[in-house]
Amino acid sequence: MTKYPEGKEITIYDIARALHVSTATVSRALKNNPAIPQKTRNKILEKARELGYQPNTFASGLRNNRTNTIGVIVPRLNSMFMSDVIAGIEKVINASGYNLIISQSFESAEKEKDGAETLFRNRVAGLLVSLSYATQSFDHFLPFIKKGIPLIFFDRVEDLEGCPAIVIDNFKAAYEITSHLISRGCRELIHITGNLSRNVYKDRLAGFEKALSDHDLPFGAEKVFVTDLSAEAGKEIANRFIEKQVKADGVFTANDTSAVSFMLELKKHGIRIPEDVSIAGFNNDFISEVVDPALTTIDYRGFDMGQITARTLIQLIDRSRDQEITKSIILRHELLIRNSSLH
Amino acid sequence: MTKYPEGKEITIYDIARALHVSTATVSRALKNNPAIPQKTRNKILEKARELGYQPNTFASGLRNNRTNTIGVIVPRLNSMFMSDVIAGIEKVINASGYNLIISQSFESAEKEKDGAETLFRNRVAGLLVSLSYATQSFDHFLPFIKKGIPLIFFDRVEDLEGCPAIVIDNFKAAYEITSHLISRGCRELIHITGNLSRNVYKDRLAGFEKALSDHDLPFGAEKVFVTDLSAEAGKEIANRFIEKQVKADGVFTANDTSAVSFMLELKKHGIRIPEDVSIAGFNNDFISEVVDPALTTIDYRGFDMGQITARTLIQLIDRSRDQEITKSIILRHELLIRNSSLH
DNA sequence: CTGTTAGCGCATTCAA
DNA sequence: TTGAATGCGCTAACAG
Repeated sequence: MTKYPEGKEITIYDIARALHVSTATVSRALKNNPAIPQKTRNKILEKARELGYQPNTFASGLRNNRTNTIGVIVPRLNSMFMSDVIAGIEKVINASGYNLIISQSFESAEKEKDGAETLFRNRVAGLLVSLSYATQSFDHFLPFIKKGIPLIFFDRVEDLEGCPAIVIDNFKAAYEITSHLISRGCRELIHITGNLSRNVYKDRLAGFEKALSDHDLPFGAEKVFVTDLSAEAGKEIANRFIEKQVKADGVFTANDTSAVSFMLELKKHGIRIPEDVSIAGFNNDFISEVVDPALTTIDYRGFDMGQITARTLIQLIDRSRDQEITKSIILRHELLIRNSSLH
Repeated sequence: MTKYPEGKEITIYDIARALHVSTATVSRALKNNPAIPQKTRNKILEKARELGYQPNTFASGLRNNRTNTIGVIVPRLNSMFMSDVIAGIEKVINASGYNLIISQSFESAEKEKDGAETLFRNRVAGLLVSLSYATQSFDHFLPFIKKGIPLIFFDRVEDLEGCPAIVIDNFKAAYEITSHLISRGCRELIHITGNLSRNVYKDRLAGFEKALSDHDLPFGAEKVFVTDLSAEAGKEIANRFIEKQVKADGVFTANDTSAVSFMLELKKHGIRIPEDVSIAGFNNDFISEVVDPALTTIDYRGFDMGQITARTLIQLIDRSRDQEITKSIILRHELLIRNSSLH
């Protein structure tokens, strides 16, 4: 009946038998239950080590109906910013004794939904989400909310009942950087952005618009380019600019990747940066420092955001019957003025 | 006794009861066991959907002593290359119905060991590893090997019994890029590298050395700089160069990050690239294209490596009683000649 | 402070 | 083709 294909595992029964105690005692000792006196506990811990005992996470998960696993869903892992965030999350999660399961949506609502379902089925203790471009419905998060599983959004967030959001003030950052461009003499500004369903892009656009209006500069839909913010997108808008379909003396782009590719394409065609066009990006990726001239941008370090997001989640998971609900957090950002905008 | 704190879950018992069949039948139907006729199976599947049944992964894990979870341990998530690899891994893993648990070693042998233990305890179905700088002992992988859990190394690999390695030909790539520098007229070459315990750096150094010797150029320990390959490291070596403690007309660096920071520091001090010094990096990160002049480098796309690594692992997990053992794979690389080396 | 006991949900064996 | 029964390893209730 019982099958031991490759050497059986050590269980608390083995420890109990070796020490002539009950499994209940062993279980308690292993969990640092104060009912067990130090001496007994030590004996048990030592025997466990001696036998090479490894707790069976399935058995305890089955019993408790909870894991020490935390799920995260992000649009993609391979962007400088996001990999920084994930690195920060992983660091905190792991240091707190949890595991991290990762899922990518590839900017697809469908894949995001699939990821959420899988993570739910795997009984994650908490969920961290940065939304895909395409997400419109949030129903796939309801099971978590209903079941009381803490859910936190970061960066690309949505205001759902009881779900804190960890963000920066995108409106303010965009306002500042746009105002900077204006203060350097730009009068015809355009904005390259991403899907406006997402707060990050919507808010940055709003900040851009407000800065224009506060400085009595005209604004209109023709000044906004909605793209996927890829390097290709930057290049494409640059080409429209080169062909005079687009006029501008200042460009604010919602990420560094597209800003840099935009800049490089212009340079390739002999347009001088920042003399002919000033450019500003967003994120302070390493490329923004490396490109020539260095890109004015918003510093917005992902690693910290990841750590704070993860800490907030763990706090939420660990709250027994605590006081108030953890609220959303707005992180600091910083305007980095560099050569690309010294027009 | 039974506790349903937040609305009970649907189990196969609920389905069985609703349909007046046994749980055994339900279990079989859900697993597409051919003993169950289509008609019955369909009825069960539909009822499962209707009730919103979600299989309990703990229970089946406990029963089968295996998961559909795959573990990965990497030095860090936030490097362009590594995040690309992880993205590729995640894509394949998820598409194949597995989950991905991630752990970072932060280049520490200790943390790598902790990660391996955690993943082992979590009964991962397979493990993917890229080794930390500091790893010297490989004992923490033995439990996997003993238990027959497939283990694959990628990029930073080690030759362990039965563990395939997914790599590029680092020796050859280094030989090619060094030879290129020599062909462009460099006569005094230095090499900036990482920890030589790791194959990637050891092999690149060997390729560098071989290219020098094949071209009758002198080689010695003073031409090799072992660093952590960070941006700071590149800058520091650049400063030694500026202060004439280091002489060179050609520099081959084992990654793009340090190559770029090396280059930028030299440029800042008025040294002309490539007229005064030719520079070559490794990886073809986006920064290597963006920097001015663009960096000669080795193209070595991580996303594909990740996908291939993951596919190989899944194949290994799924092999029933298959033919031969999957072997190591050497992926293609490409020398990208760009302006930084047109000396 | 400690032991007995039951059961979490599932997959499998055995018998029908 | 189906069902009854069992146990995976752990934890918690309850009773000493």
